[in-house]
Amino acid sequence: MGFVMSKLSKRDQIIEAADQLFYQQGFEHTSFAHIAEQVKISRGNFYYHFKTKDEILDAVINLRLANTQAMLEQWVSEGETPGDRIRSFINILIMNRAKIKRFGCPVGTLTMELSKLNHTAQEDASKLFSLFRAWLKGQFKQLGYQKEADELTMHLLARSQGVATLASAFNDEKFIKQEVNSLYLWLEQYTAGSV
Amino acid sequence: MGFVMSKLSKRDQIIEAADQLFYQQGFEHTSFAHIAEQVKISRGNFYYHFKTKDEILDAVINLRLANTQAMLEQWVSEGETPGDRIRSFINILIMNRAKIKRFGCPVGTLTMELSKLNHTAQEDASKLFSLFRAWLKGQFKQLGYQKEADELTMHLLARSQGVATLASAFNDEKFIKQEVNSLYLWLEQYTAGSV
DNA sequence: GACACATTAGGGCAGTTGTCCTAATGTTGC
DNA sequence: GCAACATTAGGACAACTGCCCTAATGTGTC
Repeated sequence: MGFVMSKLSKRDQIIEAADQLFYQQGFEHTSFAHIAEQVKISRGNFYYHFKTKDEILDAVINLRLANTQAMLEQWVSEGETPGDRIRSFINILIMNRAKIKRFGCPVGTLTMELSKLNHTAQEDASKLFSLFRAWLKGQFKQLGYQKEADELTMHLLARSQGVATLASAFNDEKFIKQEVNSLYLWLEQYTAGSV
Repeated sequence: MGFVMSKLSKRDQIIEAADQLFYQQGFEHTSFAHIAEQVKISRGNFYYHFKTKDEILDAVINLRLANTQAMLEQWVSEGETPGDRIRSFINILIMNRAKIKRFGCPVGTLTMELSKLNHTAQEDASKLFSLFRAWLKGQFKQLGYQKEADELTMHLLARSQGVATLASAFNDEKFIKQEVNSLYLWLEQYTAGSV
């Protein structure tokens, strides 16, 4: 049957390849042929795994949602304080700086592309943002900022987003580090007492 | 000859239509047929005005550069102080909030799309950002922040960029106003003495 | 009215797209 | 070895893409 394979099922391989390609080249610019080539199957065979391109997009978004969820949970288990956890978020800018410089933020760029295409999956893609938003909001609340939590969260999300876009536009990794430091300082205002 | 027309030459009409469509649907998703329909010419006729799609993109970018330059000059003539002028920049978020919510920032989204396409016009598009950057830097210097001018500028650009992306993702105009207020407060730190 | 030139419509080109069908080949349980 | 099913390759389909050519029509000058 081939359900249980040593590594990933062909279906999952396709989703992973699509995930990468959608990030690096954009959703629309990535064709069936492109993904098929990457996974080493014929274009015709594609239809067996996915009926439509939107079906792949759905799967990719769900994969990203699951991965994000797992990452957030890991940050919770690793970080002792809310401040540590928020710093984990800020840190992805540093960890992924090479890719960000080249392709921007995977969440932001997909969201914007689908928005321009007026694609039905827009709302699903924005759930990725919502996931971060709700999580960060929870952390800020734990820091004692019940009322301001969402505003602080959106501020942080917006700045991260902007850093990614500008780093890509100016091809500038150093700017990422500079703004991350600025974000650490900003965060210290709110963790000063507790951490 | 038809050079002098009551309104715009057909060529300029095409560029304007392409400008709008590139913004609203993205560069790649906009086809010759799409633009032709908008300007009411046949698809075949297109070749007379522009040989390639990249040629249109060039023209659109140059149009945007010219429009931006003109806008910056107007801000200089209107604003009495550097603080006023920087506020003019922040204000475009408010003035264009409806479009921004729908299509994001015209500069940022084009830059990111071309980046993913690895398009040769990437550098030309980023000149749009550079235009704002150099201008803002000048204003901050006039405020007396010689050394920090570029850092302040990039910070402001990044935040504006992020606001546009998040407002679009969450379909939230109110967030734009909220962050603009926050930006005004941020700016006051630096204009406190002089304005 | 004749001429030069600007502008147009129509259609064709090869290539690619997403989608779909079918026939062949694996692979498994019995 | 056989039947059931999973997975595959190959190719066809209409629609669309950017690009290009040509013949016709406008529009101005002399």
